Amino acid sequence: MPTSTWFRLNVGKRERVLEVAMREFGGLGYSSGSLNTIAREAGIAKGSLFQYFNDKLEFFAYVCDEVSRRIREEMQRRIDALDVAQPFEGWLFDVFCEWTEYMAEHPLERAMLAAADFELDNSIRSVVRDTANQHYLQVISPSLRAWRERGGIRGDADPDVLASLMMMLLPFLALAPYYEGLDPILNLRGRTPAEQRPVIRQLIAGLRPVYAVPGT
Amino acid sequence: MPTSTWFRLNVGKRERVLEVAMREFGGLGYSSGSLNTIAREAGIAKGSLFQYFNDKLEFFAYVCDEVSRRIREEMQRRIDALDVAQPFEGWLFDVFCEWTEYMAEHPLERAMLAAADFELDNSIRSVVRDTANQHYLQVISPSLRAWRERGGIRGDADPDVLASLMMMLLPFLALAPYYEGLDPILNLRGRTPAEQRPVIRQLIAGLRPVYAVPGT
Amino acid sequence: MPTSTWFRLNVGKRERVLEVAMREFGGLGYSSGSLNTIAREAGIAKGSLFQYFNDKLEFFAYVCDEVSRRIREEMQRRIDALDVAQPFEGWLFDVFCEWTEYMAEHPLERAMLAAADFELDNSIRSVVRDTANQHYLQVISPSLRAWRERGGIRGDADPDVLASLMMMLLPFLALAPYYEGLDPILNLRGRTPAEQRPVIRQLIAGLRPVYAVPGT
Amino acid sequence: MPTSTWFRLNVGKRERVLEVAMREFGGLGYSSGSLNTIAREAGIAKGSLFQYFNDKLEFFAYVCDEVSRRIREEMQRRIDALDVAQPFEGWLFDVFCEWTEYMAEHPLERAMLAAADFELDNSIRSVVRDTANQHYLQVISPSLRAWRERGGIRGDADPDVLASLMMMLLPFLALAPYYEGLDPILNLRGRTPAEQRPVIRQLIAGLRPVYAVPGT
DNA sequence: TATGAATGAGTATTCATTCAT
DNA sequence: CATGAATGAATACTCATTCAT
Repeated sequence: MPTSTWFRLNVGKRERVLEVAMREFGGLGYSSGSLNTIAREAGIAKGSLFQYFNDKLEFFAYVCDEVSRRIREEMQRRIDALDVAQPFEGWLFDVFCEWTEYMAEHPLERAMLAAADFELDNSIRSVVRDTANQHYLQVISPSLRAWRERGGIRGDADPDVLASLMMMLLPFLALAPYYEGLDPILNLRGRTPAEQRPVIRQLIAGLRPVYAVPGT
Repeated sequence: MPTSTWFRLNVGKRERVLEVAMREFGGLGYSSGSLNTIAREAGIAKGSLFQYFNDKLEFFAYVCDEVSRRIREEMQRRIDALDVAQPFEGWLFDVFCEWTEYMAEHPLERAMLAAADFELDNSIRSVVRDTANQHYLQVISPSLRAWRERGGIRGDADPDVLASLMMMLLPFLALAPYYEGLDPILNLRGRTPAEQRPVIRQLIAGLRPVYAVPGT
Repeated sequence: MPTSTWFRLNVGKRERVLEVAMREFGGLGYSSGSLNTIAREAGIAKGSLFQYFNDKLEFFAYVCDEVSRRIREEMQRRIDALDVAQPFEGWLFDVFCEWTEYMAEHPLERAMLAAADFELDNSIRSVVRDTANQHYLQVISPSLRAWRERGGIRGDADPDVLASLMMMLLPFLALAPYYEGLDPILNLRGRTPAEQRPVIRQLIAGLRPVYAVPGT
Repeated sequence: MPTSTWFRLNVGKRERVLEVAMREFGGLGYSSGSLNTIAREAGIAKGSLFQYFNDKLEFFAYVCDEVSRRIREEMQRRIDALDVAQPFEGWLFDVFCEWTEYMAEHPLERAMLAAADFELDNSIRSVVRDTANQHYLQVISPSLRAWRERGGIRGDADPDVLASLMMMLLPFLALAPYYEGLDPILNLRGRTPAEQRPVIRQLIAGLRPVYAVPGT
């Protein structure tokens, strides 16, 4: 959706603009994020932004897409590296740990995830969330299916409910340590990745019956 | 936190201001919601708002609190009227149905719930979410404890995980039918309360093992 | 100029309003000083101020007058207590020291002096300065005349120039220690009364020929 | 301190904005001077002012600096043109006359001088007065030193006291004819430059012993 | 293709004053 | 006589977007 001009830009400038935009939009969200600020901090002219993108929303959507893609690729890589010989529960724990570690190490990506998740306006949200969700599902769904076929998950588990559960838990785990009021019970707020691990264990253990093969 | 002036106002005006504010803040959120607009639509002078509240945040926080209180009271009332002689699963279904019906019938309250849930700014979020969470927990926690003691929930279920699950499911069910991108799997978006019921059933069924007493 | 209502007020309230007003107007000047703030901090209704004074300017003028009167009375008292058997130069030093000490001990009066001195608007200034000047002159002029007749001042000194000099030096000495940029040469800014004394000596010594009787 | 945009502006517009600002700030001072008014009267958009200056204080400070510089340059030129073969007293008279004439002919500069001199707020005053004082001193100090070395001033005169006297007399002479309550004794208020001259003579004569070489 | 000046409606908030109670 | 609610114009400042260069 960016103009052709954007893609003809040299990589350094493109990366700089993108990083500044992630910081600005990630910190303030779509409507409060300022194009003036982004242009200033990226060291480009205000007008140039409009040579690269037709308007603010297109710019925001592009940044969101880019971030979703990065998160997805990196997580795909990490998940592919995990041990699938272990039981499902251990694998799930590893996935959640990789996820929370990634989020801890990538504050800009995490902030953009929040900016998209916390967007109130439906017309903006719809532009932004759908592609993000596709990215997530393309990682989650095949994995769950594989585990199912391998017999790591109880046969009568509803795959849609499992996937929905994942779609709720992932942003929760990603953001609860950094945003107020998301988790008044387990107290993830302010915890380091290491300190989050016992909570992740507790969650997985509590949900075990949902997926666990009976009798194992 | 509002000024004494606010509470001395005649009820009609207070209600009018509150309703307009719910619509404005609920539709646009804290930062994009305009005090000018609220004053105009409520038919009062811009300056008057500042006789009632010291600043925008205090105003927003008040509206949130008020809405939380209303939701909580009404839900408490509805839940108290439910049949507790039935199994937990039936009761839970009833609760979720009451909840989604309430949300369908109260678009302003629902919108404010979203405005608070989708607030990105931590300093505003913290002002607003903590009290809301307290309200929710004061309804959820005692109910779960009672069911537990009554033996309606499996004895080894982790109460914190159950409560956290509820805290995730409630806003999900409330908002997913009205906000884009919240639910890419079960497709609640756009459904009427009646159409939401099968999805609720599916969710509860899928999660059954988490709470169900084995062998029942 | 205040209404009769003001004078019928009990002394405590009157004093409280006056003190708060001195602090507010003294700190912010006429135009930036806020009647809302004064009313709030004095614990009276906003409307009441307008029962006591017809408008803001009348209020400000009253406070200025009151302060001028207090300063004048106290300074008259202090000057009357000084030793007039000593040479004029010693007496003058004593007067300036009394003055700077009084100003150090009475920050509210000093601030109001500044508020009146620094007022830019002629229409307000004229209301406020003339009476203040009368107060000053009624202390300065008779003293100078007496010293002249007693032969403590050289006979050919121009009394108007002497008085004008006093009228410049008094606010300068009063305010230079507390306001930026008034004294870039002698560096009174920030000095305690004790630290101001050598500067006062220097000033008087430097100006000695203006008044000193030749040959003494 | 203005932005680069300001300096890239065409001279005509810059001069227009500056003149309007001098009139507004000079008439009403920093805090009461309105940026809205300046923009409207200069025929530019409100937002444009903020392209030129980051905020109101920076704008005000710039105008003050500019005015100080102009006054200083013009006065330096005039003083350099004076006859230094005459006695000091005659030279001093000429300086004061040039000064008061300049002020009579340049109401905008005079008004800004007053706006800076009458500013109550220390944080603004300090920004504005220090540079102004430097300008004054750079004219006054070398002149006095030169006269001293040439023997035109009595050798035992305290140069700091002389300079301080000048720093008090200059604004006094500049503003007393135009501002109420500055001069209740010599009655400069309302006088034309020609009418001010006898008063200047009187002042200089009255202060003669301070500088005059004894026996001349 | 990049620039950056210009715009004008928008923001939250403050103010002195009025006047019905 | 005291109260305090109401007012609406005022404030500095920000914004996404346009467009001539």
